Amino acid sequence: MILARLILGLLSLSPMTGYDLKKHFDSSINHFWNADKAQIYRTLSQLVTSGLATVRTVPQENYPARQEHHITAAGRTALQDWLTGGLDRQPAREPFLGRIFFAGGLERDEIVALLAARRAEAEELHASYRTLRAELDDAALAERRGYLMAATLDHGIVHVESELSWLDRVEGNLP
Amino acid sequence: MILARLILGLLSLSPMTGYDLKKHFDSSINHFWNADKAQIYRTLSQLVTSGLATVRTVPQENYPARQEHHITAAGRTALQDWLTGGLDRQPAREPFLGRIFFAGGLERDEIVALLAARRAEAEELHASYRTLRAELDDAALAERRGYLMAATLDHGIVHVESELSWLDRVEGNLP
DNA sequence: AGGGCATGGGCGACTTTTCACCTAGCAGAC
DNA sequence: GTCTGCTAGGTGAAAAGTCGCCCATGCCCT
Repeated sequence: MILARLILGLLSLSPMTGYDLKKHFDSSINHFWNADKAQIYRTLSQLVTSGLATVRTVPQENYPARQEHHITAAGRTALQDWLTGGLDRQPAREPFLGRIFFAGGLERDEIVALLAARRAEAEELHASYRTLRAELDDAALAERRGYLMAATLDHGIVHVESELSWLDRVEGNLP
Repeated sequence: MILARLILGLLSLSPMTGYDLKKHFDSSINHFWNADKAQIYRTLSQLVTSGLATVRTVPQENYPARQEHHITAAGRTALQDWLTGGLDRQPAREPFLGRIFFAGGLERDEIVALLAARRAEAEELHASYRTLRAELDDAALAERRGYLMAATLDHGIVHVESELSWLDRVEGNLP
């Protein structure tokens, strides 16, 4: 399961609670993956029962105790194995293209509206990615780890830009 | 469910069996969606029970009888509603970027290998898309329906190309 | 005579994912 | 005073999707 690997990856950076993980998914990971709260907690307990992580309860003042999850040596090995293992090519899933594929029966202006809606989404995404990118620390980018994390954001940017240029072409030549 | 819409879309072009649908998913739809055989059959019976499609058993010589599924008027309405309805923006899911994000701990040559593997995949995909694209009929492209179907393939091509240029950059600047 | 392959349809078990709901304390706004 | 939101950690149920297996026929190849 990919989610288990991603969580293991985050735990390898520092111990975290399910709550912390959710916040990371919503911020730094969000441009290439996201996960439901329930799923995170369930996967976390799976990691513990399979020996890839351990829990430590840390009491806090004025707040509920933190169930801090720590990666184990076995967990680090599993993570390493995943990182260096063969690529699992997953099938493409673009629901929007499903609409385009079957949009031949629509009126011309309905198709134009569909493309415009997609453009609005893409432009919004583009702006948010660029903002995130601009906030990155230059010093961190010089290091391999920071460079690679930024590269995943760049991936998003490059792809949104190609989406926009595709939209230009499709709109421009629509018969 | 998106799968139900896509099946409805295919049935709107012509009546089909589950088997026919699977073949369409594996060929023309494959570049933006795919579905499991079991899932197709299940969704098909859902469509029938919800009145969006009907079944007609067509006996054949030397072959098992075809369970031909026909779209109903209600099915066409549902399809239309989906096509013109608001976009359902789905979260990004790129397992490969998960690896890149956590690849900071790897040796430099392991990272290079990871990127090279991705490049090989992308190049293979690119070649297959270009082949498919070259086989398209020029006459069909002039019509709106054919133009839009081709556009979904172009989408795949544009995105694979941007993937390759991203790989160039990441490999070239890797600290 | 046997094996593989294409046509056609399907079941059962499983995992993954989503959705809604629940607990509980504390802070700040209205 | 109540209401929203944040901290924290869940549960239960349903939907969606995957995996392995099953049935039948008939063709071609060796």
